[in-house]
Amino acid sequence: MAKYNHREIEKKWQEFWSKNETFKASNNSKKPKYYVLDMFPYPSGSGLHVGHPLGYIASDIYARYKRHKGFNVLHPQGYDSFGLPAEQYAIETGQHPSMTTKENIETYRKQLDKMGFSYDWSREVRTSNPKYYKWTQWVFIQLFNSWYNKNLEKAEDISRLISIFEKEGNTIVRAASDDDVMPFTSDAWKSFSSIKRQEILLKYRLAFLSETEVNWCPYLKTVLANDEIVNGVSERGGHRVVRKKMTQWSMRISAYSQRLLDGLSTIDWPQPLKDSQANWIGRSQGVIIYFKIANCNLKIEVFTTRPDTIFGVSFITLAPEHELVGKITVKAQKEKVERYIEATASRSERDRISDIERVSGEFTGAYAIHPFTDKKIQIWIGDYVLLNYGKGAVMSVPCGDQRDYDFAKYFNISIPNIFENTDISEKAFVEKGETKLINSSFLNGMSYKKAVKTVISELEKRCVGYEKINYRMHDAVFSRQRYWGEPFPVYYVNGMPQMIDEKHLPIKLPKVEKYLPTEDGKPPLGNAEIWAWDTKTNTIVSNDKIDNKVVFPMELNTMPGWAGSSWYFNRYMDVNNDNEFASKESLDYWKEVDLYIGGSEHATGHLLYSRFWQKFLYDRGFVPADEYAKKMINQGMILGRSAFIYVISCKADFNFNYNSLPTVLVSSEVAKELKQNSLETKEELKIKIEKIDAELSNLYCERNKGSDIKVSLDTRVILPIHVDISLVNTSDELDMESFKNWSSEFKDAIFISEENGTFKAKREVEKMSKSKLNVINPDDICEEYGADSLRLFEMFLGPLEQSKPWNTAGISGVYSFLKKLWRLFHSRDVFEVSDSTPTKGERKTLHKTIKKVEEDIESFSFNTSVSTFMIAVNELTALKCNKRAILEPLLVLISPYAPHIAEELWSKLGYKTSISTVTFPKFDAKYLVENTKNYPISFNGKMRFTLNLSLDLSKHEIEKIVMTNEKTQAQLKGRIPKKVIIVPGKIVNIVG
RNA sequence: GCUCAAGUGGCGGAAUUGGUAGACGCGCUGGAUUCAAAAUCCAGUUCUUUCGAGAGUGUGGGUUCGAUUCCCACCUUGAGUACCA
Repeated sequence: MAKYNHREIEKKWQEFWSKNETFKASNNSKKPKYYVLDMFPYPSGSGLHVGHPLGYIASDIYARYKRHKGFNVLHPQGYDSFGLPAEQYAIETGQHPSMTTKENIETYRKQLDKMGFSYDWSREVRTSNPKYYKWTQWVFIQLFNSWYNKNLEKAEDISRLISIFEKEGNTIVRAASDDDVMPFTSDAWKSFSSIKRQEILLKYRLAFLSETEVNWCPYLKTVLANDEIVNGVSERGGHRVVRKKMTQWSMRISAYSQRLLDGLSTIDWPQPLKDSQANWIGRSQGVIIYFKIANCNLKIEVFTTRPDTIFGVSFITLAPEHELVGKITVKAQKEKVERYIEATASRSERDRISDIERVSGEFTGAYAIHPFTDKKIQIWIGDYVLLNYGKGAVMSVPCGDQRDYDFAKYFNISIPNIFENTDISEKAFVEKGETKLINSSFLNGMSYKKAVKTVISELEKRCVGYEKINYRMHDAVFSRQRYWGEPFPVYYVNGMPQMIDEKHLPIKLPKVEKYLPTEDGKPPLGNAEIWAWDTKTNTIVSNDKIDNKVVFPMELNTMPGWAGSSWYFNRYMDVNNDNEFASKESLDYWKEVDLYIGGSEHATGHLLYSRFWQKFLYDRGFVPADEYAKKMINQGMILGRSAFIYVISCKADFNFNYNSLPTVLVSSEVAKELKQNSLETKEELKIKIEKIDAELSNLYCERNKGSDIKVSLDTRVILPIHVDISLVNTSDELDMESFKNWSSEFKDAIFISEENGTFKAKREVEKMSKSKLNVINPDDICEEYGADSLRLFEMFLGPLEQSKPWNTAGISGVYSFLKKLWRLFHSRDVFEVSDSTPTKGERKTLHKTIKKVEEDIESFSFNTSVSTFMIAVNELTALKCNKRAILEPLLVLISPYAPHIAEELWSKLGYKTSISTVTFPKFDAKYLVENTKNYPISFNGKMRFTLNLSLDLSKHEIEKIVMTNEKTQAQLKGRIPKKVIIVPGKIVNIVG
């Protein structure tokens, strides 16, 4: 093998690594541990494109680097294999999702293997594997059997809560749970029936059943997520969607709001990601104020962050769904109010938000009493108030809040001003500065801060309000009406959920004939015939046997996609353990992820839920760390360069056979000209366009005999369509012949190209996706240039965290770098290295490179270290250096980036061991220091001159060298410098 | 609307704490080699220029001996979020 042959080399070493289990991590080692984790992929049917492995390459480089640095590295990979696309495919084809998933995983594995990742595949996880989801079900049971003790700020076993109830009832205990649990004494608890007790406990559990409002599509008989709804109808099919209450499993993530927020300051995650989690949790400090309702015993609780504006309240607005609405609405208003509520219910939450401009509401006819002035205040309902934020009720202060202001203006409600010297005739005054309050009784003359303090103490003194921290984050719905997810280990006795004992897990997914919801709207598992729990035999049995004495119905929902991904990082530590989700020893050894690399799109999904589960597992003593990932990097997206051409068509409003219209395709240049056909168009262009239009008209008329069609600006329609980028060359020219063959739709298409005969496509940078026909398959790149080139190039494209477009043309640079590297070790195609002592210059190149590469890897600037390698190889080539003492350490530096070529050359150097086990070379500054006499000094104005150095010396040493330098002396001409500014390693300024 | 990030050659992008702006690669130009091509190697490549030099990191100010970097205002683009009381 004389020439650099990436195909042979890469195949050879991938087999070697696999056979020797080179990257197998041990759970006990004297080396320090390091855990590098990738976000595991969902194995989709279309396979990987070059955008996917970007983060994997970065983490692989870091993992390999850490091995060189003497760490015991855990670098695993797996698959998040439950999910919707496989289920959708099953609905369409009847193929079982497990089959589709298995096939997709095989494709993924093949693709990943080609890129030379140093994964420990013996630790692979698949969330859809019963051996794995056994433990997902187990975690669910632990959550069910836990409650959140607010006094201790941690989760505890439910048995502890039961013993508290037995001793003292629920009046003293503080738990994170709904406030609507009625208080009871210990005696009362003891007198409750079993069902009543279960009902009460359910309100405390961290996994609990509750009535939740969902987007229900009656036609599809399923619940839709917010992003599956467009303009109030289902994205698929455009069916009506209504908001409906359903009993569903939820996770009490709200209990952890504060801890999830506080934890952010302890972890090294990207700031934008932390910001978006903090924003999602949405902590806001405010006050709850009670407003009595006139002529009855009821009161309204409102949440406000502006208690200082209490004297500006001119009405109260409730969410239409607020429970008091039905109770307080007066007869005369009843009909109107009910109509309004109905109208709101049919609109999804997203709709309400998008319709922000419209003011709507209805007066209930009832009045509240102001807690300080005792004045009567109108109570309205309005859909700008959301039920699930705060208390679902606001005290409306039109002078200080724009929405209240708009509402008041629209319904002609009074707008009293309470801010000194402000104009509120056009809009509300929303600033919280030093403006003094007026018309505010005991708050008069105070500014925002002081008024808030004063009013809170006054509210608390009168027992009409208290300080309260509100969080926007809600409990997370945990039920999905789907088939391809983890089944719940739950059966029902008298309507109350019962956990199946841990020792009978996993509860495997039952077989079903159809993956759609049942006729009567039950989830797909309702189609299963064998889906009942026999409490005698502790097995799943046929539904016929349900007798509600021994055999009971099973839960029909499945868990959501985020269940399996919320704890997988712990499973990698001890993946084959059938007795525990991971052994204590393995958890204590690996503890937490040291570096987590993945996309930021999961900021408020997976990355929040997984932190929640980890904190829960930590509370219950199952894991040793309460944050599972110390450091995280979000890799940017690699974008594709889509190509467009234009279809031109004619809207004709007379008798006309559209089907016989030829497909007329125009190049981007022509399309541009046609679009510019306006009055200002240049004469020359106008003639050209007219010519094209006439040609088109002729063409159309010919195909539609007897018709008379005239194409012009008014009738012309130009639509861009994606074309496969493989049909467009680097000069953006379309290969018209291949395009005709590519799809039967365009077989007879007519092309209108530019005058010189070329047919140019328009390029646009877009997200890489199959539907945009702009994907680049990494397999093709590996075949043509090799995995090492792909790895280097993906890193070279730009900063890891930034989005950047892919451009295959650029890969030749890194490819020729690898060839040059190869040639350093060869003389006339024969492997040859010399054992002679390196020169100072050669050492300088090496140590410069060591320093830079180490700094780059530690700061995740992988792009610049590729440049550094190129410079090093160019310099060594120029020096004709083939010395072992230089090339060996250089190979180690390069091996995390381009492992295959490094291994090959390493073995040619005569080593039997893998280069991955070699220690990273140490940097030696000595060779960077050179004689300052050789450096140019440039006089820069009257005041100063600069001296160029490239040293790694202390400031003091540099100062000494500079000041004694001959040229410095000559330049100074005896003057004494006022100031010497020294920047280590680079430039010296002497201010004269 | 709000929050955050970013604006540097034809292109992707370098530039440490404020210290030679444009590293490295692509592309382009010229040359060597070759019957020719590919491959490889060498030289050049921010703009303007009267070849002296001058201008230049989105725009306008400011701080500094010195600003791509720090401060203020504005413009543009991207991302996230949104009746949050």
